[in-house]
Amino acid sequence: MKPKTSRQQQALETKSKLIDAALRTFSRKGFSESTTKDIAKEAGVTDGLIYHYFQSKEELLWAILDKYTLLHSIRQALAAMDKQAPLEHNLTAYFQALIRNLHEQQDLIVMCFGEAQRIPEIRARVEDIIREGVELLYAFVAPQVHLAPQELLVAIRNVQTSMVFYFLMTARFAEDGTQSTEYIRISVKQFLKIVT
Amino acid sequence: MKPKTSRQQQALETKSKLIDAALRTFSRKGFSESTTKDIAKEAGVTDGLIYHYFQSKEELLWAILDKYTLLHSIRQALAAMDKQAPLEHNLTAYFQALIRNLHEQQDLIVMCFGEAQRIPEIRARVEDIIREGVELLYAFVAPQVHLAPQELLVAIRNVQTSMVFYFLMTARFAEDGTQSTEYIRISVKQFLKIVT
Amino acid sequence: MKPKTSRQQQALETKSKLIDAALRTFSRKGFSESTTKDIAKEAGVTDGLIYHYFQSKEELLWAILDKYTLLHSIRQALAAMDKQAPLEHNLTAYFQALIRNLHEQQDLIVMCFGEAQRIPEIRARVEDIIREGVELLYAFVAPQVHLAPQELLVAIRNVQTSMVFYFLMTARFAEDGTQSTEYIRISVKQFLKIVT
Amino acid sequence: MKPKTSRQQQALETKSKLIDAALRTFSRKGFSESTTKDIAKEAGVTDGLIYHYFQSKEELLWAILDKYTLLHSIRQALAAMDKQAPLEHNLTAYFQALIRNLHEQQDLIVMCFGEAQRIPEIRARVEDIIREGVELLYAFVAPQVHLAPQELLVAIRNVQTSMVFYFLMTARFAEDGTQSTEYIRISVKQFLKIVT
DNA sequence: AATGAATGAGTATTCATTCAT
DNA sequence: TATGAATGAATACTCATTCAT
Repeated sequence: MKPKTSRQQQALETKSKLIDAALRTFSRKGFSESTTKDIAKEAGVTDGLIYHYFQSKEELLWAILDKYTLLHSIRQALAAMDKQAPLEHNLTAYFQALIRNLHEQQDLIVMCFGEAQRIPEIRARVEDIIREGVELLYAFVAPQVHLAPQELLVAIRNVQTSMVFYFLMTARFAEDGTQSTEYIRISVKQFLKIVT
Repeated sequence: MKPKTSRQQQALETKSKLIDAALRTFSRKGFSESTTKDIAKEAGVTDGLIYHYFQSKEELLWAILDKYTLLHSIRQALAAMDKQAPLEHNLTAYFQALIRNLHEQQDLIVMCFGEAQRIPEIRARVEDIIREGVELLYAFVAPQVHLAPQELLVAIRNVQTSMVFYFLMTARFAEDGTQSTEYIRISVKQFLKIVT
Repeated sequence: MKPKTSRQQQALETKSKLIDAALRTFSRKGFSESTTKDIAKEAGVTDGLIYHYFQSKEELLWAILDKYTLLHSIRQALAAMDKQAPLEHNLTAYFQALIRNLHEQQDLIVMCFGEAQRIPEIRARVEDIIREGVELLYAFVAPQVHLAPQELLVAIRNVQTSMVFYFLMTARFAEDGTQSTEYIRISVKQFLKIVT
Repeated sequence: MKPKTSRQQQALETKSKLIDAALRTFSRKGFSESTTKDIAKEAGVTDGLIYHYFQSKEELLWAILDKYTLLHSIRQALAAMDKQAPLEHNLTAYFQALIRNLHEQQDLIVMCFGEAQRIPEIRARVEDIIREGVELLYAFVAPQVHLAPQELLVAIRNVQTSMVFYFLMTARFAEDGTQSTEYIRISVKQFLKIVT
């Protein structure tokens, strides 16, 4: 860890600012409809500067994916769980963490789902996240239930994807979290019916 | 029913050809990345002709939504069901019809999900389809099970959206339908666990 | 004079209708901004028909110039004058006829002046009209006044061009003719001061 | 007065160059027939640059009107006059200045008259110029003559508009100024007959 | 004579990218 | 590091013109 001069420090901050501005812009308008001018304006810098830090507009996309991952706080949520507590309690906590995480990373989620059909690398990334999300929850739940692995994987995948869907289409436009709470309660209950 | 002269007939066919070409193009490259040149080429006509039939590229989008609906064959599948048959049998048939329908309308589905985050009208259309899909299945299933309405609605919504998700991310790239068959079998089984 | 069949007759009428529609359209929007679609619509026919009667959009312009001349009613006005009447009376009548004529041929005037700077043939036409107008009035006035020919020509040219200018910029937008009457009275008075 | 860096200075020059190029082009071909490519070529820059400085081709038109005014040198001519000198002398000097001014601003004049019938803002501008031109000369002449104000206004308006007309149709194509000198001499003489 | 579908070159405008300062 | 002027290829859309019916 070499200490950074303030010049280097500021450069890193500018680069970071650009990545965040690009994420917000891509999320709002989609990649193709976002112009580099839009992004520069959103970041509060001038047009040309993007090309000082990135080779192209597309590279900003990869930089976003490098900078952010969806699974960090999910891993945290799982790590923080008390395996002795009832499964229902833990699942509720987990799904709450998932929805909270989706809200926090809303721009990233929206952008990824918006571009997934068009940009193979984004689709691959979405698949990776889903797969890893399934594996993480599987590792936690499997020891506690009796269900054929394949069936448990389907159950986990289904509940998680429908929750993402629910977030994208409904929850992210809701003003309070009340609806989500109820949705989670029912989903957990039904998930438990399947796995136990 | 006025009889069409062959001239009028051919004009209608050209218009239809343009709508289909636009759908394929939008589905493959997304709306913004599809050029009107692309679409004209795909339809086998010259650039300018698009504007003989449509006011703008965007209007092609609305024309696609006017021409196609996702729910037609779903309604057919439900209507064809024997209510005396076991629910499991009927649900399996229904989900098979759904997956088949998604395959047939692949371009429309892919385009709608690709644009839903960016174009409000498309998102509204997706929401409508989901809502109506849920209602159709609810009307069929509700009389045969004992479950609070709200919970049944969540169960139905979740199983259908996860199936759409599954289609978008996995099934549509699979060469045979074997995987889907197994996926449907498990999903039906788990859905029955919830509702009975 | 061969008698026309009704078919031939109708063809002539259609052609005439197109010329008039073109004149109105050119006058309103200018030549370049008028589309053949505009003209066809104004004439109440379909796009292609123009090319049955004319080789090009430009030919419609020449057809307009062929069909209409500005000087006809001016010649009439001059012919109808009583040479025994006082010059003031005759000049007043003449300028009234001129303004009336400009009103009647408003579209032609407006179009010609709008295009004169850009289309040499139109400018030539405008020059011709001015020259002939000057000559007509000169032939009438010259015998009645004592003024060097060159000076009389300038006086006549000036009074007529400023009247056209006045029409283009002011009179054609006025709802009643009151202003014009007063304007003519003063102009005649001042013209008489020059020539007598 | 902030000092401009050479960079800012050059940008201003480029913008100015574009306005002038647009004026020449509009004057020669008319607004509608002038392409942005034409203008860029005339200015010696590439197509896209126009849109770095202006929102649209139309905005170039307004920029031209902002940059240039017709009346500056007319005001100068009037200010420079010796009120003690005979009116005839002063009027001759004034009209010479007017014709000279029209020559210098030929492109602007030609463009304005070419577009006045089609573009209301241009017509309004032309009207303003005429009105102000009339008022300027009126203020100078009125104290020296005995004529009802309304009649003096008509006289001034007529002589000035016919002079503009003369310029547009004749003088601007003449190679030497001989004709104009004679034309001015006669016009002044006749104007004096009216006002004295 | 009349229709309107079809063509294709052309136009204003946009935008990712470069580069001199 | 940062600016923003400059480039030029690409794009949606227009329109005069042709032509089969």
